[in-house]
Amino acid sequence: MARKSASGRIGIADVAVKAGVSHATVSRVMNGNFTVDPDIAARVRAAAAELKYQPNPVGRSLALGKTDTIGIVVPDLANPTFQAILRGLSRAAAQDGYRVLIADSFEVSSEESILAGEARRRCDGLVLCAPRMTDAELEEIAPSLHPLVLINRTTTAPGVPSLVVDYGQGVQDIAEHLVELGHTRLAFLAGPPRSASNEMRLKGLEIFKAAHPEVDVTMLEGGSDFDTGHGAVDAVLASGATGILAFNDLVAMGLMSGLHERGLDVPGDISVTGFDDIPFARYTTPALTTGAVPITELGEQAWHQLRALIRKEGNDTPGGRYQPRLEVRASTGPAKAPRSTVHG
Amino acid sequence: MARKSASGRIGIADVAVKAGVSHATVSRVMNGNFTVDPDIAARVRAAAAELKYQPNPVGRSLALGKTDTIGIVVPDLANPTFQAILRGLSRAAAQDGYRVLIADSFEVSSEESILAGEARRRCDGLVLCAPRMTDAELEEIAPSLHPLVLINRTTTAPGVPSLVVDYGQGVQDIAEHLVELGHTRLAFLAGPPRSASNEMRLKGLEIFKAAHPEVDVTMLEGGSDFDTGHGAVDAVLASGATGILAFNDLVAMGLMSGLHERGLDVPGDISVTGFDDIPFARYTTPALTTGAVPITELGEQAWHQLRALIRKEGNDTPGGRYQPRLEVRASTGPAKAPRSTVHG
DNA sequence: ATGAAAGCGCTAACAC
DNA sequence: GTGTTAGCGCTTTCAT
Repeated sequence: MARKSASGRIGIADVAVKAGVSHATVSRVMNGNFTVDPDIAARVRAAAAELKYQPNPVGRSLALGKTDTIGIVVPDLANPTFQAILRGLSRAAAQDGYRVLIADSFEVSSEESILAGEARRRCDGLVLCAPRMTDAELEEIAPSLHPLVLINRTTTAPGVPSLVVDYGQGVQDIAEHLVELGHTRLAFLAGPPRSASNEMRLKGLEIFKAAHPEVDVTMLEGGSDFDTGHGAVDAVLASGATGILAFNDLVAMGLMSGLHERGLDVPGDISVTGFDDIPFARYTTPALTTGAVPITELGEQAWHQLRALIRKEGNDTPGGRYQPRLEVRASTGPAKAPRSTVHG
Repeated sequence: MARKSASGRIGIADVAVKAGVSHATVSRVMNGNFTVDPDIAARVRAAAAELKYQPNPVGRSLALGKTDTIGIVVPDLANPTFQAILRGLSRAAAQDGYRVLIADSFEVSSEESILAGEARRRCDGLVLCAPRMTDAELEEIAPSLHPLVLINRTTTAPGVPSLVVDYGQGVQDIAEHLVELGHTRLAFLAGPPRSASNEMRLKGLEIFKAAHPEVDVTMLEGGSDFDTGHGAVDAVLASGATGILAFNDLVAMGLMSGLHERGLDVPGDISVTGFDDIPFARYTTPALTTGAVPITELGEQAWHQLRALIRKEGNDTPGGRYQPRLEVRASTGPAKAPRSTVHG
């Protein structure tokens, strides 16, 4: 039987004893240090193989001061956007031998900064998606989280790259698209009240409104999921708008579903747009016009930025900005006369 | 300035110095050991707060022999099924103070066992979703992965709970549903060739065929994603079947999309069924008839099983079996005469 | 009640 | 080239 050290698992000491050498030599062999005599190295490898020895990463981490793990804080793992970021991040990091640890804050913004700190301490770096955290809080914790990469947020803390999607421009592009189709009454089905990316959309809409004083833009309260959209049908109809900009694809899908149940035709009666271009957006009926964001790529870039920081390379690429691409599909069409004037 | 130990980060030693006590006392205070004099404890807490000291989890893990982290191996993070398992697992584990580390094998089955081992060593336990791994390989590595919970696989290794969805029964239920609608020519659009859950479906279909010799069941090669379904239109039409059981919802959605492009009506011309009941299944047009699997709950259960193992509780609940629930929606309808006989 | 010291499993100076 | 030794940051006996 393989003898084992106190803990019950096979450790470097067991291999050392079996091979008749010191721990240090075993360590050297396991790490490919070539200053070891080939014969001895072979003996060590044989012993390690026989005992099925695998170095304990925790001991290794403590000694090396690195864990080969990065963390990601997301507000909601059920959201396709964060799933995509995670996927891109995980894939890219894996290629460099890093794993990713998940911290889901479940939309509880008060948890975000605690979770971030905890995750960071277990890892070599952190990707933070914290749309609800206040700017003040972000400023405060950012320095302690370094190496840190921010998604859709910015901070004045130095050396913290931000990957941000230009939701403001994206929303403007979508609004312009609707105007070109002849819509003069639009409505924005907003996202969660304190969401940073919602703020960006709002700012974009202000610019749009200034440029198009002839267009009526109604602001509607909302959220970020399917049910929000589904439940907003009444408010949308009451607004009299014919072109609806939903906060994101999920909301747009919910809205389309609700409109359909009411017997309304999209885009015949009302045009609906989403945002993100999640994988299913092209398969809805009608296919959803949306602002496409290369979100998986964003996750991949997040890793590249973080890697540069971890390697202490001069992070001469302090973040990046992503322009959404207007993806015109079937959920938008020419405006018909506003309903409120149909019988006027 | 807060003085710091060699590493640059604030450690227990710094707090000890500042509070004028030993490391041991600081450790006791941080861990809520009440044998410490209240005054001293207060002094330590003050010092810790002032230095913003946070214990290093790696050091802690090494000393305690636990990481408060569990791992999950998934074949593809882009698959909604695994996303849902991850979500359920992550949420449940978080409630007990555990985090989850992801290992995505990207459908490379040869990687699965290596990844599993690596992930396991960094964690206190592992949830393994390895549909492509051979039984032999699974048998071999399972013991070394303990505490381990298996998803949709079983092993003879003792103390390894399996959470398995009864795909066989589910497929039979779906087939029966189609038969009741009058379909006599069915086709199964299979999953990946070496997939364990595909095998289960196949076995279920064998039972069905034995019970319904009058029904013609064609087997079609396939895969597990949207494109597979989309690309299978020709094969499906060639089969002459009027009731199609797709491997899963994604495949079904791709198939529906492809049929729609060909001008075929679902369910008018062909009935299509999926499997899993992913979040979007109810929002397709037509809404998808499917075998609903409580997949998030499965992730949650995976944690409960794993927790019992980690706590070394008598794991008297060695796994569980989940019965899919037939969810009849709009993508299935009465059969019309087989196309091949329409002009016969 | 508290400190000194050992030990978790490993790597890396340093000495031979 | 290889063994000895000293950490990495923490918890936990064991003395006191």
